[in-house]
Amino acid sequence: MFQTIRGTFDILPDTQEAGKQFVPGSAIWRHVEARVHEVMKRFGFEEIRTPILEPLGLIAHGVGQTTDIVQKEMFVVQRGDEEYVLRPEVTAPVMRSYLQHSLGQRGRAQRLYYLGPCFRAERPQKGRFRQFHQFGVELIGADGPMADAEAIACLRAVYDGFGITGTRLRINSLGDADLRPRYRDALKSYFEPFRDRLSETSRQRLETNPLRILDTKSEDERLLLANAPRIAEFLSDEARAHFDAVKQHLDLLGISCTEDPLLVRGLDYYTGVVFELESDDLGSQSALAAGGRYDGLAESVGGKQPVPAVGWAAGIERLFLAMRASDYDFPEPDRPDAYMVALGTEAQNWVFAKAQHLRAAGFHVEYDLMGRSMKAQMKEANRQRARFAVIVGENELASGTATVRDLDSSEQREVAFDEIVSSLRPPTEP
RNA sequence: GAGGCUGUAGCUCAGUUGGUUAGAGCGCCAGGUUGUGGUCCUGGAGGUCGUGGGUUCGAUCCCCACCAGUCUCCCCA
Repeated sequence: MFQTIRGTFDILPDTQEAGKQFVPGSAIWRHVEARVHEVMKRFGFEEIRTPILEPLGLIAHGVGQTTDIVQKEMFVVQRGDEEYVLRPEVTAPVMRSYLQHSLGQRGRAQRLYYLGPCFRAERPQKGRFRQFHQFGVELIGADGPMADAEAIACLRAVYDGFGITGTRLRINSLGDADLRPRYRDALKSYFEPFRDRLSETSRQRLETNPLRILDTKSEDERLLLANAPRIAEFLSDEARAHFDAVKQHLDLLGISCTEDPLLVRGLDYYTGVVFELESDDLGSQSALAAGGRYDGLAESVGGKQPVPAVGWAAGIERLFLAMRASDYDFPEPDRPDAYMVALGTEAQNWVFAKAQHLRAAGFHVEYDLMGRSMKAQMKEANRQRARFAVIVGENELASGTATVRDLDSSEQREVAFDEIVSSLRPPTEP
């Protein structure tokens, strides 16, 4: 028998949470997605949908050759001489689309958001899958600190809206593009004497991407880092002012954040302010969302001039875990207005026709397709938590009335066929 | 990519120191109620014991590999 491939999952009508991984049912996915769309609308972000498949080069140049994503986690699709990738993230594709369609010509700074699947060939863990789902915003065309703060405010609004508690917003600045070479040299000369105390990957990163050493979890390396040169010492006056202004704007909104001089990003396109929303309740997969400014991305994916931009991305699977940890009240399944119970062939035909009629009037109506007994039909009505059972047999056909049973109160009465619609409507408020 | 733990019915799990027909609870189906659900009672269906190989007279049980899940590492949202 075939199964979902490693690190992927089916979203079923019912929530799967027993034992293995927690996968909410499809109605809960729609509910969560709807609330994301709703927050985005309030912030004036417009949805953009880009292909799942992108040119390999876009990702390699956009995300960065030295990143783990590009080096070992991409799903590559070959077709003839072409190589495509299942997108591992959406920022580079959105920038590609912005440039391809000259969205800057729409005038204002573009507030774009997306929601959809991404793919990384990592080893699956709780809250981490090979096909996972992200949503995020990209605010493109504005270089001022207000844009950074606006993006963060939107992030906060999404998570506050879901009632997620126990989160921390960490923030840092990686400075201008010209900071990297200078800071890299300083880090290299600082670590040079301790070379033999570094892990193999950290030694490699010293050459390829020294900033990432700040990310290390090795205790010994963290001790070394305590005295390492700080990015802050290398910030230009301009970058420092931008960073301070972002923090001031967040303060205006009452959004608290923790400055973390060791916070860096795994992807190459980040410059300037970076931030991360972290949960206390999620163990090793603690990052709920992360983002920052990426003024250099446009050029690295082939744009002719720099385009200032800031954005973030959030994982939906982790959002679900955080919601569960915060005891979020997930919506109950939709209740049918009526379950129609038929006794006999003639009644079945009547129910079949009447059900379509009631549905056309806007009701959620169910009935049995398997020709089952009355008891089975009633059981099914109960299982689906229908509000009313509309029972029709020979007696009813003869009298032109249906038995309408309120399944909550167990009261039932006879209702003329053409009054069934009004009997299903909730009593109108006086 | 590395390491640990796990894999028995749709779900949660027992079990067999290697021996004939592998169990429970929940769920599902039917009957008790020839036209009435949610409670109750009775019965039933449902399993290549993750897959493949090995050891053995005999493997769900022991060994190996693979697959999947889970946790930690790496890394990341």
